[in-house]
Amino acid sequence: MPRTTSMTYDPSAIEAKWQAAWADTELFKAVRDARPKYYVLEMFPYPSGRIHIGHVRNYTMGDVIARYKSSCGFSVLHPMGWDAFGMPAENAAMASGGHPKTWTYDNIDVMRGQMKPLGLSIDWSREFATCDPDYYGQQQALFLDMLDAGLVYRKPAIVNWDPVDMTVLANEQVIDGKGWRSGAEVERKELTQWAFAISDMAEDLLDSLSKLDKWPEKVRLMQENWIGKSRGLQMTFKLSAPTHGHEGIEVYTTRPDTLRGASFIAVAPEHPLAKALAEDDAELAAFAADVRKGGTTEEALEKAEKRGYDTGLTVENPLGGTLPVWVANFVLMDYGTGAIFGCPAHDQRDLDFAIAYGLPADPAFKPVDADALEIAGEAYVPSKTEVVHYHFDKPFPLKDKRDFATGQEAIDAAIDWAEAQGIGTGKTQFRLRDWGLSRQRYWGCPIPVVHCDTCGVVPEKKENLPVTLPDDVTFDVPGNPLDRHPTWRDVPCPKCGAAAKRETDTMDTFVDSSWYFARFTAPHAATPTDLDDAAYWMNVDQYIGGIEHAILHLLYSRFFARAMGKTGHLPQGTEEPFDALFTQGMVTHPAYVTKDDRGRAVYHLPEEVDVSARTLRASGEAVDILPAIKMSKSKRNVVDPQDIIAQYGADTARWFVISDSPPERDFEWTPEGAEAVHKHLRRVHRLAEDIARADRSANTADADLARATARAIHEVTQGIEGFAFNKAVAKLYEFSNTLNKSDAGADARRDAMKVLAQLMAPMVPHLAEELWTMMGGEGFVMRAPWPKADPALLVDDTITLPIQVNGKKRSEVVVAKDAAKDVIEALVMEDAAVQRALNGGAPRKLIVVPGRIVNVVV
RNA sequence: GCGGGUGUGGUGGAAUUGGUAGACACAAGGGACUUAAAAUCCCUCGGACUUCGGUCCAUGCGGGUUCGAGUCCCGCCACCCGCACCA
Repeated sequence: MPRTTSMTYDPSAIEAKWQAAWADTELFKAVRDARPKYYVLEMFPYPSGRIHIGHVRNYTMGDVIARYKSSCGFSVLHPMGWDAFGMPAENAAMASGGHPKTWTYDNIDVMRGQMKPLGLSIDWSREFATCDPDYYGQQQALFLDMLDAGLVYRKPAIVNWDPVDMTVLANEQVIDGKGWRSGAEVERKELTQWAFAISDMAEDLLDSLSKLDKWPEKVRLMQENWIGKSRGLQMTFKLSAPTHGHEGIEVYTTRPDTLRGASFIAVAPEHPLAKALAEDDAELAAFAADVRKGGTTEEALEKAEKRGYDTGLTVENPLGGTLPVWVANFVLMDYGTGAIFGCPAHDQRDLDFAIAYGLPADPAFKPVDADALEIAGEAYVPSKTEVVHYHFDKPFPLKDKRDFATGQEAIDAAIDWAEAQGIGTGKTQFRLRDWGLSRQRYWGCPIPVVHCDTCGVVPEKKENLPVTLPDDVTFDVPGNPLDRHPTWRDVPCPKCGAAAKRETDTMDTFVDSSWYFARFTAPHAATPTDLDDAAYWMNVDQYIGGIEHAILHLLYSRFFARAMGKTGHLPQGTEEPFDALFTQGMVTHPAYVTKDDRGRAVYHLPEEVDVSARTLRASGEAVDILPAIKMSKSKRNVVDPQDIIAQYGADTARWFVISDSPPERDFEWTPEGAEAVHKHLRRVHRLAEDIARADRSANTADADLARATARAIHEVTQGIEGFAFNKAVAKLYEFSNTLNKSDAGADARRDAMKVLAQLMAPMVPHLAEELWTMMGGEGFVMRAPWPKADPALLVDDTITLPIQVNGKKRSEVVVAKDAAKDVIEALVMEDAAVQRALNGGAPRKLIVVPGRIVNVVV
């Protein structure tokens, strides 16, 4: 390419130069000082192998905020770490015979090396990986304190069991109800597992959502529904004849107003009564075993065909008569009492069941305007706020002897009635279950307890932490290597010294990510946190991550912040650790797939595919191209940022990923977009060169440029503050176009370019430093105080009001900013388009909204 | 199945509390410069009709409220995210 100017935009030189300068001055080291602090955090990455554009977008957003806040005078903490435990490392070990530890740390090295050229303002001195013994040892200390505080306990839990490999499977490893390796039909199996008592805090976790006013409404709503508080009725149905030590069946219902329509009782297969009956009923035992087939996800359970087994037992209905007792696969032991009464008329699941087994469907209420309610294939389920007709063929105890009520009023009335009759009590119930944390896997944080035949479960002594993972393990057979590692597993009891066994389960990786934000405030402390550091840096002022974490990760972190407060690891006021939350959209890209000889999908990296020929480059095999979906390692539809940086530089990648789509929405990577961004940055660089060379004696001030500058400052600042980076970028395009066309004097254009450099600095920091220096700016642009817009320049003296006729724009009128209504009216009536529309008549109505619009109704 | 979200030109998107639909870009087409290409610069760019003044249609679909609806309400459709052992 011929050089048309003496200097050209050379990102590789510029970026290396400024990154070195930043590093030399430790510009991003977070320090406690007199400034107000600002803690910005992006959800830390899993070290899957290489960074992809999704990472670039996520960390660029955080970096924009971090650099902006720094320019605004805050002491900024912007750390980075690695969520490093998890299944993929073990899968890689199984596939290629390596070690999860080697695989993980190698990946971290690669990804750190890919991340640093992005020029993120990260304090790398705080970096850690959750698989560092230093980190997970502190996590074990936390666990012991939580155990001591009664926040962790053991309970039975249901897992996916592969009967061929004899191993527990993750939900992800269950495909269409079958184990991913063995292909065997998965069963649900009960194991004793460790659990965090998160449901004890359900009420607080729910109530405190209202304080999170800088969280997206949708996330709060999702958490609210997940916690699922409901007030219902708990009541006991007396068995017609007591059996197996059971006098009755306790049920819980959120719709006691439907009791009149009850036509059966159903209990979960794991219900104590069902288990007792199954002991001497082979047919029931076979049924229970059969419905155990399949995975544990709520989705699988909900979608499964409704199946039941008639026990032949009956219970007394307090409203008269009896109800049959069934064992049903759609009743969950985890929720309520593990037993329900079925009301087919007003619950679709109950109706499906009733139709399958010939049970009646009698309505408890009907629509206000209906004579009767006929139930065919669809249950009648109005919302609880809708008024319906309760008191029709049979009495219903509504207040004031009314006939009509909303569902909620009727529920309350039914609970009052049941309590008065002594047949049940009102009870608040949460959908939220305790958090089972045990995993039967190697690559996780060991649970620091020992099982002793005489002492029971004994916590490891704190001075023995960390309980480190052994390195000498193999993955050639299914199951947990810790389980078959005698020298690691067999230890003396910490209490009595007798031969005992370590807990071989490790912790859910969600535990690792539930407190890392607190560890970042003192990453080298000898205790999980340092209270002084935590008091200074907490809370996270701005947390940024994917919407896919809207429920579990965020809820678990909120729980951990409370638990750490209770165990003295966090100061007061950190119960809600994330002041503001932003959920960014995903980066999407087409996916490329072929089928293996068993018909299963095999995904391929974009660089392995000849897209135009739709074939694999290596083999020529035909490839299916799926439309753009979330970039993910499993789908291999990832773009390598390294290639982009090599071609265009980091600033181009950074600018592009936040430029077009709103940050909360998905973003599709396209090669053209990157090219166009690069051209623009080159244009700005060239413009700066022109200005730097311009004759400084020709020095005319320019009011238009000053106004444009003020508006740019105002709107870019608003865009960054409001997480509308795409709008801030659009404004920067506009401002640089204006500056490019401006014929103002050199000093005026130089001042404007300095402001442009400052406004661009959060997005394209390297180029901004370069522009700043070219314009004679002193020090780092990032250290220059954020520019302020002169308010006087933001308001215009005159405004253009659109004139509508019958709601459609027909003309416009220029008026003084504060013109009186009657002045505007007079001008409007003179307008040619208005006169044409009126055709000599008078308007039916004239609407003048000052400062906005005029509408003439004819 | 349940919970949450999204839908605007060929494309990504913009549009304070209901007030000019399409800012800013991408792609495309035309032109300038050049021996040529690249680069750069300029112009056009939702659709239909037009007497070139404009007129009508148009924000997933169908209704409604309003002087005025992309925005509010009701009913659909399509796609996406989550569903507790993927991270």
